[in-house]
Amino acid sequence: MRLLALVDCDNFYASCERVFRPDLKQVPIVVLSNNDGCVIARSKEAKAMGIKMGIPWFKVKKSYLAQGGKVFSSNFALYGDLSKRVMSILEGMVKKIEVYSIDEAFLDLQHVQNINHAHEFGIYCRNTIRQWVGIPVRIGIAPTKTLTKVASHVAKNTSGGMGVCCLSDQKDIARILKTLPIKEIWGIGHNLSRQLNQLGIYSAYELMQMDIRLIRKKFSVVLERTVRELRGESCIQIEDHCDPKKQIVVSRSFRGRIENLSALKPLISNFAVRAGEKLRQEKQKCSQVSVFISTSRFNQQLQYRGFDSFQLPCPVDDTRSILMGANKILNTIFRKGYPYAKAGILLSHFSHSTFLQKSLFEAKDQRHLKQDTNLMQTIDALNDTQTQVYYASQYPARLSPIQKDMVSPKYTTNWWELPTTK
DNA sequence: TCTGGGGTCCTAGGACCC
DNA sequence: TCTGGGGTCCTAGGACCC
Repeated sequence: MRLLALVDCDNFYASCERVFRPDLKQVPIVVLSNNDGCVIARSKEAKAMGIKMGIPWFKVKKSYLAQGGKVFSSNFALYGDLSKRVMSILEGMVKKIEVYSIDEAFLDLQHVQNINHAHEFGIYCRNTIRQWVGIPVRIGIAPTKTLTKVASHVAKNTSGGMGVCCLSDQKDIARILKTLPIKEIWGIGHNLSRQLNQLGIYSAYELMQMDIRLIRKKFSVVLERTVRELRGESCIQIEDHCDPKKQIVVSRSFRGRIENLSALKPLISNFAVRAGEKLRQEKQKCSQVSVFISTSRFNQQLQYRGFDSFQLPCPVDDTRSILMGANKILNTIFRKGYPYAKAGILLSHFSHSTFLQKSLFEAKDQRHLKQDTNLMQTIDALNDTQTQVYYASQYPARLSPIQKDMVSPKYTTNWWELPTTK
């Protein structure tokens, strides 16, 4: 039998914060989103205190801190670096691996003979990562991706299993699916869960028993795949190469509210500059730039969402052209008198840098379009070091509207923030 | 007072073609 | 006068993921 494994880091961001703070071993830890807005990660102890995922920080701050909890602003430089270390260990262990997110990877266990061997591999894998990086992981092993997710869920909720759960026996699988609510299944979100409940389907087992044709007809091929995967039929393959991105988004909520166009402009420019950098890292060019601005979802009285796109006459990766497009759109979608809470930029319609499609009406269309690869390479190289080159419209220079009050040091990615010992 | 950010895939429907 | 059928491509919107 072909077996797959899902390696999933426990409470990843909270665990990362703990790696260099052994004094926080038993202490509840939460990590906050940008602007210290929501709780986006919780240690086991914080979960036990009833802190919910995604809850606004201001709602729980007082009682959480009073009970001795520790809080961190998000430190993605640290999390990204520790993630790389975990993934590179896994890459050394198997031939085929899909890094699915910052804290998860699917492995193809083609080298594993049987389920006992798989379990041993899981334990070995877990111990190695724990020892070499200091991050605890749990491992779900099963014949399909969806079932590895189930196994990982079981591994999380049973303390005796050493964080490794193997699911290959049909009877075992059926027994577990009977107790698993459908909303816990990978691929079934809030909406599908509600719709299925209306049809009287509550457990994963009931879903698995449903008629495939009915699923396809009433829902979609996506849910059909999920059902087949629950039955042990592998439909979702391990993707061990990553496809080029199809869009790049840079967006942020603001700490306060912004009403003026003049205050919004430099922020949008900052997003555009960052998006341009990402685009060039991906070695892509885009021919569509979109901008959105919106008021708070939670402001019942005054709501407005502005969104529009600008088509560039040919694909570019020059920040100046992106800025030009972004600025034009911002002027058209901006409405006076609204307290804006969030904005962003979206680049799309990509083509690879080396296959450049020329416009038929080049001379006319491209008069205002700037594209200078050497200039962009130079600016990127300078910004990679201490030097910072800004575009005029970013004024005031990269002044961040983002607040991070409680961020830990970049222990592993900045020379000046290395951990020290006495 | 204060509510994250960045992605993917699928489908329906419209425009257009012969 | 009578006005079909089959296909592709694109986009917006909805659903999901971490």
